[in-house]
Amino acid sequence: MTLGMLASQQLAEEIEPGITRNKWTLFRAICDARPALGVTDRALTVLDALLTFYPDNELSQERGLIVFPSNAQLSIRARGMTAATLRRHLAVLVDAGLILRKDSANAKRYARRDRAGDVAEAFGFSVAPLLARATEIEALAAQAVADRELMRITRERLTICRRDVAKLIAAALEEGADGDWEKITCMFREIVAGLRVRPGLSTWRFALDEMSFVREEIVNQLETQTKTQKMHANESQIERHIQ
DNA sequence: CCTATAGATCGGTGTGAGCA
DNA sequence: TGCTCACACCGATCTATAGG
Repeated sequence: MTLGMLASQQLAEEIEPGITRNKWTLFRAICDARPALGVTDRALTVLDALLTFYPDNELSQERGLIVFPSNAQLSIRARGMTAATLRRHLAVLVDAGLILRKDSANAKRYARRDRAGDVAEAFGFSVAPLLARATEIEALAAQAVADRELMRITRERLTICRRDVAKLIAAALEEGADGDWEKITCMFREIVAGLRVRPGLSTWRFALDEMSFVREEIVNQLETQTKTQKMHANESQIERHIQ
């Protein structure tokens, strides 16, 4: 038991009364928010398997939130994952505060039923943290989706800008335009090199800013040169007029 | 003793980064 | 593009614990 686990246990005890969620909709939100929640895709396979043992599609405190599959059954529904790996990922899910262990005296998972055949007490895993954190998980998922979209747009803009810069440099060199093109090419390469190791949104944004700056620099330089050439042309016309 | 589980360890494997 | 290396992850195995 860690302090984090204690915190999620306390959180699970504070579920808003009447709150329910469709387990598969919530699961999809967890998949979207996966990086923020600190769980791996294999851990989500285990969570998926765990949720199949919850009898209803709607998670609610009234129906109980404990699932009690044996590791063998869990392994079957987790696409044949071996017991050791299963245990590891269950521990990951507990650490991430998505499920809670509700251990029996002998650490076995089972449900004790009353005379009517209803589950009186169950030992296994509680999915209560999912319900307690539903709003937080949905917000994280929405943020993750928005971030991915922003990243896609930023990458797209950077690709266009990068292509522009490459073409402008090539054109400037071909025309023999004045300017330190070696330095600009170096800057261009440095920006591209910065994107080699798994760039995040901030890296893409920074690269886009830098690349836009380089493009502006090139355009300014080429424009200044064009103006100067025009001026020279005008001057020679004036000269001819004088003659 | 059997069953069920958790946890630790160790060797094998897959994957991504870095480089030529 | 292909290679090497480091790292993370996986599966097998063993030990310990506890109830029936």
